[in-house]
Amino acid sequence: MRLVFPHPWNVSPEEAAAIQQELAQQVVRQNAVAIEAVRYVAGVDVGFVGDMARAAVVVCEFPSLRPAAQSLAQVPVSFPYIPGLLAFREGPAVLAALEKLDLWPDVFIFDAQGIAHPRRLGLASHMGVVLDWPSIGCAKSRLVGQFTAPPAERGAWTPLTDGQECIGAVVRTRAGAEPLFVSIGHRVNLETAVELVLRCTRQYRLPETSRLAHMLASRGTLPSDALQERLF
DNA sequence: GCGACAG
DNA sequence: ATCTTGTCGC
Repeated sequence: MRLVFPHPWNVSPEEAAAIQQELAQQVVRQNAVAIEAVRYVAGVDVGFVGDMARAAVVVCEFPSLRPAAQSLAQVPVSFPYIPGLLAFREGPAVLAALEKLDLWPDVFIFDAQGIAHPRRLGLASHMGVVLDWPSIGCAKSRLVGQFTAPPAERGAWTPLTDGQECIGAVVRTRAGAEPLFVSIGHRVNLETAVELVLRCTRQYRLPETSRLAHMLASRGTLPSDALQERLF
């Protein structure tokens, strides 16, 4: 794993925001992901155990969505939770988990925002830029932006805007359930991001990749029945 | 000053 | 994020 844009993580909130402003200029919103060519998609999530941040990555084959690899890493928490600065709290753990990953995916889906962020550099975009790898932001709630609720049917979506700029999509991944906030992470355009998130989602609100990564991050292990689909 | 605020 | 089972509602 090579960091294209390495930078210090042990910084003050002010320095963190300054770093985001610089890295935000490196985000590529143009698409570099042909869905037909995607073979592996990875879900990334972070959980907390006492004062340790535990990052989990689960790579699934696409479009079957069968788990193909996983990795876990635990690092001491060294930054508080501050809206807009999540990457400085979870980023180090994520990078540690990616360091151990032995099956690199074509694209990462994060449980966080991409460019739908005050400085257009949410955790998904931040990781995408430092790794210079395709990434998508897929959060369960809004950080910034305005929107009108999308129709109740699965697949429906409305734009998430900030002033005149479209910063993401509010996507209904499951009929009747609360929508997800999808945004460009890095090297994936919004249309492709929305399509990929929908194609990674089955009967639940969250993409299978995110669900598995969440289970792994919070419980430390994947339920055997989740892996039953003959995988690792 | 007041309210909002990914995980 | 985390503390936590059953329960109210569509």
